Amino acid sequence: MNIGEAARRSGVSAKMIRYYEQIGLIPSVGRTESGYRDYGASDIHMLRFIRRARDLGFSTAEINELLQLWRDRSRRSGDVKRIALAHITNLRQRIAEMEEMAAALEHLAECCAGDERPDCPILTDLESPTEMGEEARPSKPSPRAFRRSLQRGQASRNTKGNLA
Amino acid sequence: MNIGEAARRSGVSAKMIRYYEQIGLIPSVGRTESGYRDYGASDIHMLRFIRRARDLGFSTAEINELLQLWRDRSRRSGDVKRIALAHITNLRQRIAEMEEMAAALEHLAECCAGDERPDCPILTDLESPTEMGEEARPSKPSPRAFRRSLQRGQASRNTKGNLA
DNA sequence: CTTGACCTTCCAACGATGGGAACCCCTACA
DNA sequence: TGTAGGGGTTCCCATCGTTGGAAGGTCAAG
Repeated sequence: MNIGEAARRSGVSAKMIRYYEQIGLIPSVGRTESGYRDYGASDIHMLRFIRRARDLGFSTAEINELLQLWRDRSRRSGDVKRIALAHITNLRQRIAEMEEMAAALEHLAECCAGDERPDCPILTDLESPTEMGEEARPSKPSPRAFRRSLQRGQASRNTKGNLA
Repeated sequence: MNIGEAARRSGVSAKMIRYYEQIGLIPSVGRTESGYRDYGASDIHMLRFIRRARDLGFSTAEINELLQLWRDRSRRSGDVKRIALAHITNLRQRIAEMEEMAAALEHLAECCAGDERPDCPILTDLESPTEMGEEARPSKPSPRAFRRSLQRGQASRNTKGNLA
């Protein structure tokens, strides 16, 4: 089946299927005489696996590891669990950061009249933050730096963005 | 004071200060005879405002609006509050998505022995997800599409990435 | 006068995804 | 058999916020 059909059946867009092939997340698939990619049932199965992992928030690097474990019938479930737990930790940390932001903003918004008058505790806080609890300690390495560190998998500096 | 000092005092890196100037978030600042950017106390104040807004998770487009309101002494606090509330809604939605992911993964991880044996409910779920609750309904426009829609401010298609 | 720390501009990268151009291919229909 | 259309193909560009680095100019202290 061609890439459009594969996309429809797997829930992964044709663009993304080509991208996954390019970065080596999925192996190169066979071609028809005219150069069309040709997918089989097992390819769809793999694409659905990827789709589900993406929906659970795994990065492509993590999905790569999960795929290898999936294919390895002598895998240790501990290895899979370790990846999952690390990802959960990431999620929980990001949730906590965003929760802090939301809580701080909700507090400020409650204090803001939200009418015609210019006085606004939100702007006052932005101007010079009142540290009334947990949010935005400068001692922490800063949420933004952390977010970057989350994205920055150990992906090496190769020009084409390949995995490993 | 030069850009390095401004960066130290505001908590915004020199790189980012130049970037903010480039996209028009902050106005072009004066230069010394030798071409060095020269910052004053009010510039630092503005940079700290930006820094705080970033720490609260506002996008640059939103910060742009907030800065304009900050400068406008006849602003309506309702306009500020509206921006804040919209951002809170974004945060809460993203938190909810990530919470779903984390909850689903925690459930799977609990069911996984995590030992030497290859059997793993996490991989089994990725292979063919068991819909046992809320997570990953295909009826929802998909969390990834939503995340993209969050980033995609109404920023127009100009080559240099300027703000309006 | 040299050295090192600073500044300048410009280019590229990250991650995951979409848009679009230019071009080739396949099928159905007149 | 010609053609229209809806696929496929590759390649480049954009997003968003931030950092890294190269090549070169400047400044202050030794």
